[in-house]
Amino acid sequence: MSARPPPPSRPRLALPPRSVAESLFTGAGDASPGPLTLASALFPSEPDGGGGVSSSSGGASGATSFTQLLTGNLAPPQPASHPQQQQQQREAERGRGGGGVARAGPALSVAPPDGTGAVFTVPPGLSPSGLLDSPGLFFSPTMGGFGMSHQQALAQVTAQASHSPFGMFDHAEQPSFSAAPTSSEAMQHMNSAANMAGISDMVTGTTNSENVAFQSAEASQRYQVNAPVDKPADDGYNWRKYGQKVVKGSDCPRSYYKCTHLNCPVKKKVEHAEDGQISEIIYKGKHNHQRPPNKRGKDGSSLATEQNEQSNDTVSGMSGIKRDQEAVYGMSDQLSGLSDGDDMDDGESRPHEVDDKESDNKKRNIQISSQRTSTEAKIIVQTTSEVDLLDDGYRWRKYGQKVVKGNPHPRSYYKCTYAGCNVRKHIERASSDPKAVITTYEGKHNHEPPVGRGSNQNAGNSVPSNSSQPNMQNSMSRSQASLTRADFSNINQRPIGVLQFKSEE
DNA sequence: AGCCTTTGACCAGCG
DNA sequence: TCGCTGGTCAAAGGC
Repeated sequence: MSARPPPPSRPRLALPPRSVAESLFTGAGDASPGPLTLASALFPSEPDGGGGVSSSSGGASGATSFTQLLTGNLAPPQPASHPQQQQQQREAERGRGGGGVARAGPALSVAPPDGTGAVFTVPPGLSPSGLLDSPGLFFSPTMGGFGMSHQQALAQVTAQASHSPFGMFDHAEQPSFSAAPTSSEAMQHMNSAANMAGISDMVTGTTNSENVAFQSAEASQRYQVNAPVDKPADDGYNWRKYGQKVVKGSDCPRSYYKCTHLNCPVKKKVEHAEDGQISEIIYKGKHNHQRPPNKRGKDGSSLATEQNEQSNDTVSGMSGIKRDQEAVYGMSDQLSGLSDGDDMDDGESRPHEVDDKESDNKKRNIQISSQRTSTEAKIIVQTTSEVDLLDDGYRWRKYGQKVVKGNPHPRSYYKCTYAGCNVRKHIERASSDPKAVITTYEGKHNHEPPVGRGSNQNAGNSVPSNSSQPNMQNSMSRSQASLTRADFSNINQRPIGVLQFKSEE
C-alpha cells in the first residue's frame, strides 16, 4: 500500500537524562552495542530549533569543529535551503510541536521535558543515518579526512560490535526516563566518542550535515530513536507486523506490530524517519506474559534486560516498553557516551592530527550505514579490495556467495572461523558503485581476535592494546589514540538514555 | 510447514 | 452523508 523506500533523511535521537543514563549503565550487559549503535550515538539527531544549538551546514561550516558543535559554540543554524535541510526542518517542526506523529491514548510520562534534556541533532550527513546511510556521506579524505582508514574504522566498528564495553547499552534496565540529561556531559562523551570515530573531522568536513544541535528533549512517552534499522529492535518479545501505513504529516510509513504471544494485546507502532530509521515507537497495552526465551543466539538480543523483564517490570507502568527502549536505543545508549566536562577537549584538538596518510593513499571512504540489532552493523567502505574488509582482526571463512536481485555484484558470506563463534558478516558491493562495499556484521564474537591479526594495520599505534577491543584500539589512528579503554569505560558510565517513547494503554 | 512481511482493501471515528 | 485519516484485516508471497 504505502510501502515505499523511505527517502534519506536524518534520524532523530534524543538524549536521555543523565541520571537515567547512569542507571542504564549500572547493569552492564554482556552484549555490545552495534557499530552502528556507536555511530548513531555519535550522531544522534533531533530536529529542533528551540533551545538547541545548531551548527551551520554546508562547507562553510567546515571551520566548525565537532567540539564546537558539541559545546554549542556554533553559529545559528542556517536556513535550510537544501532539500534535505528543508526536510530536516520539517522534521524538526514535527518533533518540536509533537505533530506528525499520532499521540493518541494516555501516554506514560517518562521523561518530563524540563528543558534540560539534551537532544543532539545532526543534519543529514552527520546523523547516524545520514552519516551512515546517506550515499553522499562517505568519509572522504577530501572532506576533511576521516582520520583513519576504512580498515581502521571497520575495525573500530567491529570491535565495538564485538567487545565494546558499552554492552550495557543493550541490556541495562532503564528504570525511568524522568531525569534530565546533563548536556555538558553528554556533549563531552559525545565528543569523546566522536574522537574515537574520527568524527570531528567528519563533522568539519561534511558539506551538508553541519547542522548539529542540542535540544531539549520532548516530554512525552514516545520514543524517538535513530535506530537505523529495517525493523524494530529486538526487545525480547516476538512481534508480527500486521500493517503499514503512511500517516498524515509524515512521509514515512508507520508500521504496526502485534505481540505474537497468544492473547497478548500488546501492539506497537513504529515510525520511520525518511531515511528508514526508526524514529519513534509507541507501545500500546501491556504484555500479559513473560518475555519469551532469550533469542540472543539468533539475533543478538540481550540477556541482562531479560532478567529484568522477567520480573514483570512495571516501572513507569511499562513492561515491554523498557525492553524496546533498551534494544531500540542501543544506539542512543552509545550516544550516551557523553562525558564530563573535563573531557570536553578530548577530541576537539584532534581533528587534523589524525594520520590520514592511509586514507589518502587508499582513497577510502567509510560509511556506517545501518544497524539492525545491537550486534549487527552495516558498514559501507569504499575500497577496491574485498580482502581489506576481511582483515579486521578476525579470521573469516567464506561460505557462500550470491548475486542478489538488482545488484550485478555478488554478495559474499563470511563466517568467523573461531570454534563456537557464530559471527558472520556479509560483504556486498553496491550496485551503484562497485567500489562501495557494504559489510554487515551479525552476531557477537565470543572470543578475542587471533593473535597477529588485526593489529598489522596500525603497527605503530601507541595505543595500549586492550584485549577486549583489540581491533578498535589497534586500528585507531594516533589522533584517536587518546581514546583508550578508559575513555570507553567513561562513556559506559555516562550513558545517555533513550529518546522518547510513548505508551498507550 | 510455519511464521513473517508486504500491501491493497476495508472499517471506524471524526469533522 | 461525505471525505479524510488512522488502524486493522487478510491474501499472497518469501524465508
